[in-house]
Amino acid sequence: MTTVVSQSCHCGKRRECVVYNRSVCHAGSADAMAQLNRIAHRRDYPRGSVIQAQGEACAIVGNVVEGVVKLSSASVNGDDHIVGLLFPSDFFGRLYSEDSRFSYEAATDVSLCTMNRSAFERFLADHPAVEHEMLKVKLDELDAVREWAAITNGHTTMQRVATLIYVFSRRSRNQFLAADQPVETIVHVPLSRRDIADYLGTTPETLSRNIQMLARGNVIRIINAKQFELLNPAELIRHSGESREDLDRIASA
Amino acid sequence: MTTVVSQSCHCGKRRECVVYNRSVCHAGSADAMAQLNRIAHRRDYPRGSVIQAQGEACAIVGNVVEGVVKLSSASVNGDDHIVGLLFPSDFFGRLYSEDSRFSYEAATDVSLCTMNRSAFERFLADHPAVEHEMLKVKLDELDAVREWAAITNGHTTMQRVATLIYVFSRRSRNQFLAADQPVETIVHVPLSRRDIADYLGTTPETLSRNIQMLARGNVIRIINAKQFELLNPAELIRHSGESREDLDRIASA
DNA sequence: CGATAACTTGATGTGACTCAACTTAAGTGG
DNA sequence: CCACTTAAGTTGAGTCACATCAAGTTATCG
Repeated sequence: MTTVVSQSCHCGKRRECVVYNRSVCHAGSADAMAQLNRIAHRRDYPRGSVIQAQGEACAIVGNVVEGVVKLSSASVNGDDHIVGLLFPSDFFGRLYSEDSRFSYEAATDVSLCTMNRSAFERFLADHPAVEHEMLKVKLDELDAVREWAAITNGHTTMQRVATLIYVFSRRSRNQFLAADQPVETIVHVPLSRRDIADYLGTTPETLSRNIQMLARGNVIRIINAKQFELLNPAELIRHSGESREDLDRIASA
Repeated sequence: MTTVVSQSCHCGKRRECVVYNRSVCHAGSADAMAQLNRIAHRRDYPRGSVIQAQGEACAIVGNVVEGVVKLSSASVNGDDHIVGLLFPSDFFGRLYSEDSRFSYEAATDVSLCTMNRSAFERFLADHPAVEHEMLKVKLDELDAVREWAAITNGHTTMQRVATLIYVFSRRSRNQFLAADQPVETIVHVPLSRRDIADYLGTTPETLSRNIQMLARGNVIRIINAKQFELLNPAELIRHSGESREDLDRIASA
C-alpha cells in the first residue's frame, strides 16, 4: 500500500492537500480556495464501483486523490474500451455537459475530492484564473490523448506493453517523477490484466504472452501480477519503439 | 469545388465570416470582435504544405476557413499517424505552449484565419467569455478524440472505413448537417488514400480493398478516388458496427 | 480449505501487413 | 493538345501477429 496519508479533502489548504501541487486548485486566491473548500467533499469508492455511468447525468466532478479511475466507453456489442486512466491530482468529470459520454469507474479502491458540477461551474465563472488553469490542463490532456492514440494505433502489442510499463515506472506510487530522476526499479501497475488489455487495445491472453516474453528476456522480473522489477530499462525502451524523451513526456502528461 | 464564397477573414463581422457561427469568435462582444479583427489575417496554403512543424515553435493559431488540415505525429521510424482532422470553423494551433507536439499540414488547399499566438492569448486574457467558450470547445474535442480512439482501437478496418465514410457523408461540403437532415447521397472525401489510411491506422492497400468491397456490395458507388455515391446508408451503418445515434454524434463533434 | 475469479499457456484460424506488379489519374513540357 | 513522366490507386500472393477458443494454473476470498 502507499504511504500517502489519507485525509479529508482540503483543496484550499495548500500544505494539507496531497494533490494540491498538481491539481487546478492552486491557481486561485486564498479566498477562492476557501470557497472551493466549502463545496468539496471527500468520497471513497471501492474497486469496481461506477462513479459515473456512460450516458447518465453529470452530477459530480473533482480530483482523484488516491487510486486509479478508468475512463471507458462501452460499445453496443459489449466490449468496452478504456480511453483514459486518471491518477491522483487528475481532474475527473465532464464540465458543461448534461450527460457523460464515458463512464468513470474505480479501477482500484479510490478516494476522490468531489464537487457538485454546477457549483464548481459557478465557482469557475467567478474565478477566471482557475478556469484559465483548467483550460491549460485540458489542452495538455488533449495532446496526451492524441499521443496515446498514435501509440496504440501504429505500434505492435509488444511496443504498447513496453511503453505502458515504462510510463508506470515513472510514476512512483502513482506520483510523478521528474525526468531527471532515476527510473524506479519496482513498477507497480495496480490494474487488472483485463483493464490493461482494454487500455492497450488487446486481449488479456496476448498481453500475458508479451509480459512473459519480457520476463524471459530478463527485461523485467514478475514479482506478482501487479508488480514488476525493472531489470533492464534500456531494453524496455528499445522494445517500446519510442525515444526516451517521448516516453518521459508521455509519462508526465 | 464548393460554392462557399472565398473572402478575407473578418472574424468580428458576423454575417461576413463563413465560419462565424461555429468558431469561438461568436462568444465575444462587438468590441471584442473588432479587436480580434485587427490581429487576424487570412492566409492560404497549398495542399501538402506544412503550417506548423512538429516540435517547432508555435507562432500562429486560428480557424480553418476552407479545406482540411491534418494533425499528425511522426514517429522516429518514419511512419506518421494522423491524430486529427480539422475542418472549416475548427480551431488550429496550440495555445499556451512554446512548441507543438504535432504537425499541422494542409491535406487539401486550405485557407486559414490566422492570428499571432501570443496576441490571441492576450486577447483571451482580456475576454474571459471567449476563453470560456474555448474551454467548452476543447472539452468537446477531448470527448471526440477519445471516442475516435475507441473506434480505431476496438474495431476492424471495415468498421473504421464505414464509420469514416458515414461521418463524411454528414458533412456536406465539409459543413455540418443537423442529425435530422437526410444523408447526403454524394460523399466527398477530399483526402488521399494515404492520408485516410494514416487516419484510420491502416495501409492504403487494405483501405482500397475495403472500399472496393463496399462498392461490390452496392453499398457505395465509386465516382472517383475522392467521391462516392451512397447507395445503401443502412448497410453502411451496419458495416460500421456503431449505432446511428453514435455515428451522428461523432459526425457533429 | 473449498470455490471462484484472475492469470497463464497451448493450439488454431484469420485479418491485415508486406512486397510486388499492374492500372489509372495527374501533371509537365514540347 | 497530346506524348511522356510520375504519382496515386488497385489487385494479387504470401506471411505473420494477434484474436479466439480451450484447458490448465495460480491467486483471492469467504
